[in-house]
This record gives sequence, C-alpha cells and structure tokens, in this order.
Amino acid sequence: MELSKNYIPQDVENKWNTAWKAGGYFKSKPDDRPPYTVVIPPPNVTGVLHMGHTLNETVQDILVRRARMKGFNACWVPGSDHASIATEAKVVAMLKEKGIDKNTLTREAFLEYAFEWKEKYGGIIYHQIEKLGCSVDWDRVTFTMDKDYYGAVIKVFTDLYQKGLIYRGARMINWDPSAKTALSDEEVEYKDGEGTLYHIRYAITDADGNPLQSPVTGENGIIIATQRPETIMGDTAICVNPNDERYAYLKGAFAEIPLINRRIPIIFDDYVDMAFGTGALKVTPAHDINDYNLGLKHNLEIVDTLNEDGTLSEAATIYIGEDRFAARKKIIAELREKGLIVKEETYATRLGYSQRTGAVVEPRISTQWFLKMKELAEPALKAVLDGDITIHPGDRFLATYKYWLENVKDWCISRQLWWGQQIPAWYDSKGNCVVAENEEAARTLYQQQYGSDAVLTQDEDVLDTWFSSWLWPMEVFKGISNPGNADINYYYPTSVLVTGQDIIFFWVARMIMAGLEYNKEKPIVEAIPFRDVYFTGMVRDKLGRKMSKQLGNSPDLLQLIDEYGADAVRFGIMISSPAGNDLLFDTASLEQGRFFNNKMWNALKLVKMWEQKLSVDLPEQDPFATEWFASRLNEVKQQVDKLISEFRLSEALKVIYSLIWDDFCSWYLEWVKPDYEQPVAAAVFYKTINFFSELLQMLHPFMPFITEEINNILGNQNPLCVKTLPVEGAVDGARLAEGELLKQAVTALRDAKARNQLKPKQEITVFLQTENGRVYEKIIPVLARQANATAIELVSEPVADCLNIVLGKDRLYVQAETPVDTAAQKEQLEKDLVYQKGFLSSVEKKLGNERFVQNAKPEVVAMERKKKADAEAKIKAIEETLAQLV
RNA sequence: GGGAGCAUAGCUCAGUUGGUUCAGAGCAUCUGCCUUACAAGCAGAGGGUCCGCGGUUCGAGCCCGUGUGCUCCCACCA
Repeated sequence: MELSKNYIPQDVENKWNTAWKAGGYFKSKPDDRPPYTVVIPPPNVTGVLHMGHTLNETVQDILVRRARMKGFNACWVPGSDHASIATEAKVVAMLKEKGIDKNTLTREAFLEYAFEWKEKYGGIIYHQIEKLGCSVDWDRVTFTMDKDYYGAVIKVFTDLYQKGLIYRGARMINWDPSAKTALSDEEVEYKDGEGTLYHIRYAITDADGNPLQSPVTGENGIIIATQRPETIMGDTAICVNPNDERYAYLKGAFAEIPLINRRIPIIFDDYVDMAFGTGALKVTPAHDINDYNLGLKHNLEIVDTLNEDGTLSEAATIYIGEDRFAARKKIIAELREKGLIVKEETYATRLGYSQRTGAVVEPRISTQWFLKMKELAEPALKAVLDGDITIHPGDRFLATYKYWLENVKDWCISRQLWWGQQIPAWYDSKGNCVVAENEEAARTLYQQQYGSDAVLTQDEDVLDTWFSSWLWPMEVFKGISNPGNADINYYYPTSVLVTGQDIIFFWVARMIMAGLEYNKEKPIVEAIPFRDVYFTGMVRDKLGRKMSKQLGNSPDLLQLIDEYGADAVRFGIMISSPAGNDLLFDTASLEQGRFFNNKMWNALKLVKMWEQKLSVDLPEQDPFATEWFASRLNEVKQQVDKLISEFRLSEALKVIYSLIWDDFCSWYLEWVKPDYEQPVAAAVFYKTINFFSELLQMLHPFMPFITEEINNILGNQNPLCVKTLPVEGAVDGARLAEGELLKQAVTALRDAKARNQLKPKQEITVFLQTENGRVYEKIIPVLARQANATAIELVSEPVADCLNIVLGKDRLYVQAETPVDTAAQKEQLEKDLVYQKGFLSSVEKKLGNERFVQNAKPEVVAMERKKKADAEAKIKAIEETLAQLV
C-alpha cells in the first residue's frame, strides 16, 4: 500500500464516519456494563455550530470516547432545541422577505411555515456534529418539540400548576417590543451606555389650581430629572422626600404634566434620595419597576402610554403611534421650545436589551404565567453545596450559583409567541381558567369546577424555551412522558454536563431543580440530573474579542474542517483551552494540529518501511530503547488518567502530544531506527507497532479520525473507537532516569558540535570519565549512534586535545579532526562555573543556618546536603576541565 | 453598590497541601542543517525583578495584608 506524502484528512474522515455508523459503535442500549451518559446541550435547531459549540462538543466527545474505551456503556444523546423566540424571529424575518406579515397568518399557517423552516435548516447542525466526529447515538436524536417531548412539557406545567407552583397574574415584567413578548429576567442583558438626564419643569398649583411658588427659592414649579421624557404622559405623581425642606410647601399641592397639562398629586416617600438630581421624582408606575412599587404603596393610577410594539398608545394622548425613541426626540424638542427643559446633562446609564432580538426592553405591566422558584431553589442549592453535584472549575462558579439561587425571583414562563408548547390553560368567556393536559380533560375539569359547559378557548401563549430544556436530561430518555422506563432507569442520572458558563442560570440551575422535583422519591445521588458540571470558557478571537457576526471574526466550522481537517480543528481548540478559562481562538493552533497529523503520518510511513525488511533472526540491538519507552508510556498513561479525571483535558492533550512527538518520534524511533537500507529486528518492529497502537489509542478521544486510520493501516483489525484501553503496566524509575541521562548526553554532544562548527554528521570519538560507568554501559550503544561517534571509551584520566564537556559530575572528551576552539569552551565552562558556585553558596547558606537545620523536615535537610555534594562535584569537574584547557 | 476571578518569557498558559537545579511548556524569535519518515521537518540556542509594597516563616511564584491594573457576574437610585 502506497502512503501519500502527507496526511489527507477529507477522505479519511468521511470513510470513518461511514464505517462507524455502519458498525453502530456509538449506539447504546442498557446492558450489564456501567453507563456513562452525556446529553448534548441542544443547540438551536435552525442555528449553526459556532466555535463555542465546537469546544463543548469536542470536550464531550473526548469524555464519551474515553469512557467507551474504558469499558463503560457510553451513551451520548444528540438533539436540538426549538429555541422559541430565536426561531420565531427568524421565521418572521423570512416571511417578511417573502412579503408575508405574520399578523395576517393564522397560528396554524404560521406553524406550518415554522416547521417547514425547521425541516429545511434543522439538519445543518446535525451534519456539523457528525463532521466534527462526535460519537453520538443518532437513534436517540431528540427535539424539544417532538410529540412526546411536547407532551412532557405540558404534563410538567399542569403538574406544577396543580401543586400551586405555577400561577397567573399581572406583574411588572420585561417586555421585548420587537418580538412583542414577555421575557424572563435572565433574558435581559444590561449594557452600559451614555444617556442624557433631562431636567424638566413641572408647574405647581394648590388644590384649587392656583400657581404656587417655592417660598425658599421663589421659583415657579418643580424640576424633575428623567432620562425618559417620552414617559411623562404616564406620570401619575411627583414624589419627594418627606424630610426635604425645599419641598415641604408642596403638601396637598399638585403638579401639572407639561405638554398635556394633566394634574397629578405630589406624594411624599423617603424612597426618594434628596441628594440625587433635584430630589424630586416623577412617578410613572406603568413604565418603571420602582415607580410601580411606589404606585402600589401610594395607590396611584397606572397610565400605560406604550403599545406592545413600543409605540406610544392612545393613553399618551400625544404622538400616538410614534415609536418611543422618535417620540422622545420630538417631545424633547417641544419641551425645549417651550423652555421647560432647564438642564441637560450626560449620564452614565445601563439599558436592558433583549438577549435574542437586541431590542431595548421595556418594563411593562402584563398578565403572565409565573413559576414560583423558592421551593425549587432550595434543594437545587443544597445538592451543589453538599457536593452531590460538582462544578468544575468550582471555585469560580459556586459563589455565583449560590447567590442566584438564594435571591431567585419567580420565573415568567409565558411568551407571546406561537413557536413553542402552547400553554394548556383554557378560559371561558368570563375569563375563568382551568389547566389540564388537553382540551378534553379541561372540559371535564371545567364541568367539575363550574357545574356547567362553556365554550373554552386555549391560552394563546407558549412557554419559555427553557421551560422545556430544563427537562432535557430526563425527557431524552422519556423520563417524564413515560416514567420508570428501562432507559431512564439505566441512563439517569447522566455522568457529566458540559456547557458554557453563560447558561448557568438559564439551564444548569433549572435542570437541577427539575431533576430533583421529579425524582423526589429517590436518594439524592440518583435524583440529580448529572454528577459533574464542566464549564467551558468563552471562545474569543486571538485579540480577546467576543466572536460576533458584526466583527466577522466568527469562523465557519465546516470551512475550518475543510481546510485543516476535523482532527486538527479539535486539536487546535483543545490545546489552547485551559480548563474553564476563556479561549483565544487562533488558526495557528489548528495549523499545529495539522502538523501533528503529518508527524504521525510520517512515523507511520517509517514503520511501514521497516515492515518490508523484517529480520526474524536479528537480535534486538538495543533492548534499552524498548524498555525505556514502555516505562515512559506507562508513566504518561497514569498522568493522562489523572488529568482527565480532573477535567484537565488541555493538559492531557499536551502530555500526549509531547509523548508522541518528542519521546516516540524524536527519541525512540531514532534510537531503534536501523541504518539506511538495513533490516530491522522483528522483535523491535512488533514492539514498535504495539507502542504506536497504544499511543493512537491514548490520543483517539482527542483526534478520532487519524488515529483510527493509522491504527487500521498498522494492521489492527478491530476499530480503535471500541478497543478497550489496556491495563496500565509498571513504570521502571531506573529506566526512566537512564533515558533522561541518555537524552542529556546526546544533547550535550550535539550542542558541543554545533558550538564548535562541527557538522552534525561529523564522526567523533568520545572518551567518558565517570564514576557511574555501569549506568552508561546500557546507553552507550545508542549514544554512539545518536552522536555519530565511532567509539565511546571509558577513561579515568582527562584526554588531551579534545572538546571538553561537563555533564553533571561526568566529563566527556570529544576527539575530532578539526582543531579545538579552547576560548569558546572556556567561556562556556566559566559561565557554568559561576552558576554552580552561586548555587553552592545558596545551599551552604541554608545549611549554615541553624534554624533551618533544626526546623526543616529531615528529608529536606538531607536533600540539601546531597545538593551541596553534587554541586561540589560538578564544580570540581568544571575546574579540572578548565585547568586543562590552558 | 455587592460578589468572584485574574496578573509568571514577546504571546497563550502550567506551576496540586511552602523545600529536589523551580523559575517551566507550547507558540513566536535567533543559529545551523534540503541528514532517504517528516522543510507541514531536524538539530541547537537565547529570553522572565513570578504586578508594586509590607508581613508570616529557617525558607515564599505558592500563605496573609495592602495598593494598582484587567475581566466577569449580580443589583430597582430617577
């Protein structure tokens, strides 16, 4: 078989995706093995995978593949989220482009368009997940609007309603005027901005309508400060602090709203900060949460001057139908013109934006459905504080999680949208309401409650997307729609949840709540939805900026896979991904992944060449090399095991990368490599194949395609993805130490050549003066070949006219035909001598310190004594060498 | 306003109960090599006041205090 010059990922990746699928290796059914369950955080059905997904999916795949290879029954469930508001916004936009206004459509017609859209674009993410090499069980694909899933959401709503945890009522909520729906608190993102604070004069009259002047300043009227002049028409009071002497004269007085001249009362409340602004506050209960509360307290009228789309309503009486921001400009202009604005100042403010549509959110009073959170939050907090669920990295997120749950407010779960689970509440013409899982049940219930039949109409609204995704770890196994089935019993709780830290409240906390609420009868460790939560950081560009469409710094995943190969993409994103920290994405790291592919590919080519020239009779030339590598391999296996169990995947990958590139390719293969066109000992060859196979297996979870391919070409019949990881073997510390000595000796000789203008291939003779000859004996054959030495002889006396190298306590003399540059050598040795002397003196100082010798642990003191002896020996070796270099 | 995290080489980061030559890795840089697996490579090298200050200790990159500078989360002062 002819191997290509370089590794070409495209064909290989498609080939193995097909083979894996055909083999059904990633399908999972309950059996006797312990389960390892992961549910994918469902991406938006009509979205595409961005780099954040790529990171999450890769992390999950690494964990799942490794678990599978460790003998677990690994099950990774793929799926997608209907993403109610995001998808609906896209469909509305699509319809608009076609010239269709959503408002002209019936609910049914709209949903037909939406499902069509979902069918058309919903496959994209699945395709991307597959291209990336994710070992998911495609038989288990779940969509949050699947029939069963839909039913489960309705069932949970009904259940929570019956438990009294869900209620309906008019409250101040966050309103998205673009999507024309209510939002939860979590869906509002606050951004700092610069606003203007307008100081506006309101006229003051007494109860009879006569103008009042301030006895203090003699001024007419009262000045209030606001950032939102367009809401003045909604004012229903002016509020001042009762202790504010400036305004004491306003008892029983009235203010007049400018432009519309409506009379509103002056109220007194110490909520008002006398020092802020003018100390007078306009109260607009319909459009500000604080004003709303103040209004409740003082029993104020509520005048809602905005329509649902953010235009001014009839209640505003002026600028009706104008957008709020346009109206603001006009109102400011009119106020200015009338001389009612006495001051304008820029003001640092924070505005709330809708997470999905980007529209500026309006606080609005509206009748919505809410879920009481306090009862649900308590056990969810306890599970994490008690350590039943572990968050990684914990230090950073525990406090955040705790704070949120301790201060959680009721969750507004209704949305004025069509794409989603329609709220199972039915009303009669008077507004009486029954909640049931379907219309028939509702009818029965209605009859029971009201003793008569009536025309019932279902609530128009749908549920927040997160009200369905919080059931994800249960309902992907039909744990809600069909409780107690074999799958849910076997796979739940899931093993680990891998997700972005940005959805800790939206999703993670709520899943824990739902899991605990619907598994109350079970012990806590079986009720939780997952045992570990692994938060990945945010993916940013290499300048540290968030990835966004506007900046154009968000690369297309499929394009990256085309360019670099899926393995290189996975490598690149993992190698630069320290646990939990933000990741600065740079294609340079993908390139590194591609280079790594080629490195392994070339190693493959080398050993395949050996296969042509096997010699069964040839004895193993250097058993040291294979012994050393076996130990090294086992050492790294232990390290990798530990790192992965701590979710330090990036470090695990680095360790494996270095093992393959440095230890295996740069050292081991060179040590066992036969001379040009010479045969290789069969024993060495087969050992090498085994080493290589084990390396591939270790790397496979990170880079599944190339490892599978090379494993196959090496002659391993069974697919790597389901090959059980071998039991770890022994680590021989002595071998490892010898290996290190060998590396150092080789490097020292090469360095000496380089410094003395000797060609690397230049043949040399080496004389070695050491008290440690027995250790060297083993490595001398390899050392000789690696350094191109015709001979390495042990000597007890210095050899003249040689390059002098001091390696620890040992001295090497290199004899070559080229004359020796003593000056350069001297310089090098003297530099080393200075360092060693400095080191020695610091050790001596330590040992001379009585308190150190008394207080430090005996082994530490012993170590210092050894350091001292070693340093002295080294200094002696250097000084002797220098003395000889006259 | 409350809380959390971070600061180590040019860049991105390790450094796991304070003690091996602990000051590290990768990338980048520099030097020399087209050496029959690999120039997408090989061999070698240089590079840091571990943010400042103070403290604890025989000993601090690591612990404590403080200052500075970043980052994030939460919060109803118009």
